[in-house]
Amino acid sequence: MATNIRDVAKAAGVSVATVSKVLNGYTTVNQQTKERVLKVVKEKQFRPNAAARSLVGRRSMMIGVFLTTGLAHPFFTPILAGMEQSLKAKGYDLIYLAQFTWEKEYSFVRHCQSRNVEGVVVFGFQHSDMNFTELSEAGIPTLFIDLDVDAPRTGAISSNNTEAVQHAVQYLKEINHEQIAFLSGYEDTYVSRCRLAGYEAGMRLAGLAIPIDYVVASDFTKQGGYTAMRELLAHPSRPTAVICSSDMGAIGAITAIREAGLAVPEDISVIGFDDIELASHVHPPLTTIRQNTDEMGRKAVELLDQLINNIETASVQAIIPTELVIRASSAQRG
Amino acid sequence: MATNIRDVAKAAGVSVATVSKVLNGYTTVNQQTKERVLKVVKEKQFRPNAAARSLVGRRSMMIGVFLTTGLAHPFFTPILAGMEQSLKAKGYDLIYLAQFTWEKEYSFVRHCQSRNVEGVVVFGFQHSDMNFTELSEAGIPTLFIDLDVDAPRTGAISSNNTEAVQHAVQYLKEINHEQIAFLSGYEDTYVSRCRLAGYEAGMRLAGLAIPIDYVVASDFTKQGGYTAMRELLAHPSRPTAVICSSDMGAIGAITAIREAGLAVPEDISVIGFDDIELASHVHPPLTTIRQNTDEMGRKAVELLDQLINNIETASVQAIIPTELVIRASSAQRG
DNA sequence: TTGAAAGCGCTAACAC
DNA sequence: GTGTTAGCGCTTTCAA
Repeated sequence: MATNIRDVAKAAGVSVATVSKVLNGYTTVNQQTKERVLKVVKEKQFRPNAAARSLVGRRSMMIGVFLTTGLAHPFFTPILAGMEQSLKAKGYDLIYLAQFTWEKEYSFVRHCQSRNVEGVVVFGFQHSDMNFTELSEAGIPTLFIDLDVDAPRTGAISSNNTEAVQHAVQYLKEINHEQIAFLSGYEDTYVSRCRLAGYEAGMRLAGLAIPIDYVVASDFTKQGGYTAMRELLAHPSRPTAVICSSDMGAIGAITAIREAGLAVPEDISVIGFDDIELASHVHPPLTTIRQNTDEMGRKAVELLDQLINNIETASVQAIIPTELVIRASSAQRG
Repeated sequence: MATNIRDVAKAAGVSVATVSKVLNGYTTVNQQTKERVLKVVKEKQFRPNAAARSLVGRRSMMIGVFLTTGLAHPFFTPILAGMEQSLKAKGYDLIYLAQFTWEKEYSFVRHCQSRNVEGVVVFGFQHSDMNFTELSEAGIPTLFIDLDVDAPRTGAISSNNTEAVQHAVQYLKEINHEQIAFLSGYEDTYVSRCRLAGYEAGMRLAGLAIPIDYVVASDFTKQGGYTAMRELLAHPSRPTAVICSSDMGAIGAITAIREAGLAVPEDISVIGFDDIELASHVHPPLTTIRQNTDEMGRKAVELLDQLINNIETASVQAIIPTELVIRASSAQRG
């Protein structure tokens, strides 16, 4: 059996209350006593039982995560990894609520409550059947990544999607492209809307027209990019450059372009979004908009922690800068 | 405040003990009473407090995970995803012990104990400074992935690494290769040893000699594969095929081959290991040994669950079959 | 500055 | 079949 606070108290010749106070950083403990207790704690390698702590109504030091996309998503996983360091710094462990479902019965809110989760990070796509506000309504601080949910005591993190795409358009214009098309992501997704807005703004600023059907709705998958690109290839005025809402989409697009007997970037330049690991390894290496996943993860935990600790904090957000990484899938025109 | 068992008891007109019995599937409860209780439970969406449950010495329904490589490893993440379904089926949540360190002070064993984790899955590489047996010595059921740790009440899962590589050699022999080299992984790694053994056995069975320096020690990274391949390219009798211990290594090897003015697979065939997502997307698409990550994950939870529930179970293991996926980085010789 | 004791929500003896 | 109650390990009043 592992040692408990009573063992420590006994060994240190004090009461359990005193040990508890030392452990919780109360200043009303005599320096000598404190040292004696800490010595025993160290000797016995004592760690207070988390369940008991959490039961007595204090902190559980657990943050829940929920991914609408499953655990192995190529873009979200690095964010998870980015969370690691600030998790460590703040002392939280991460709990992946596998039982989490969006069904009404056995609701995820209840599940979070039963686990005494202090806060939740939700990664995801917008889906009409997911009631994202339930969590914050239940008083559980929630941080959304790539989601714009309007609720109090909530945080949000995303990249500067709009500016990023706008900047990509500008880059293409600078290397002489004028017929620039856009492969959009899931239409009802927050990031898709931002990226599309960035495309439109960028084209306007560059003084370029957007021909009808130059924006093709797609999803974030390779297959989706492939299908959308085929549509675009049939366009009467074929684009010389395409900006995609994801790297996977860009890879699909490149496949379609090749199949049509055209070359990337000679005939069509392709720009992706995310800079997932794959991006630099495909052929040609993808010019893409890199999201700073590490920073997103770190910031997510920080903001969530803020939400947890400052009751008065109404709502927080962060926009993380991106970076256009120029590789070989885009080239000067003419 | 969330409802507790007392509220439910009151609403159902029974005692808390009865509610508890219903919730825990005791059969000594009157059918009528049971239904009445369940109705209230459903109405109130009651979920028992996990901390209280775990405190009273019953189950915490939490499985800990520890990755020696960090959260975003391209091979381990899919295994994590594979765990998801059986986690759900068995009712466990997953806790990622971010506070986990291998330092003696504040030991990870203590951390697991303080969290009342029922079992732990360890993913990883062999490292001499990691005392993997501590967990099982402390009585915590532990399941190792890709690790061979000799300890009681422990489980192990890995692919059939030896046979897999042996099979790959045989395949190369069938397509006329005779000068087959091997890029090994970290030398002190269990899977590396297995794969190397498979190479040696395969060569022997194929009646092929292994020239000196045909086995190059490397790691599982792209850079490692690149460096090792450069050594191999300088070999007096240049190989016509190389089997690598990882896909990332294979990608690095291909880079080195190209830099030397040679082509894959025309001059040298390259085979990887893992079939990470990248493998099918690089150029040329990688012939590789696919590990069934999904099955590994599912099986991991199942075995761990077995370890947790059957005290008498001494030790369990599973070898998961692999599959040689033939793509374009390997070709018939001559 | 310290300690005694109540109680967090639950399970499991044990009594009825 | 059902209820009463002790107690899991901890924090936190409150009294000394």
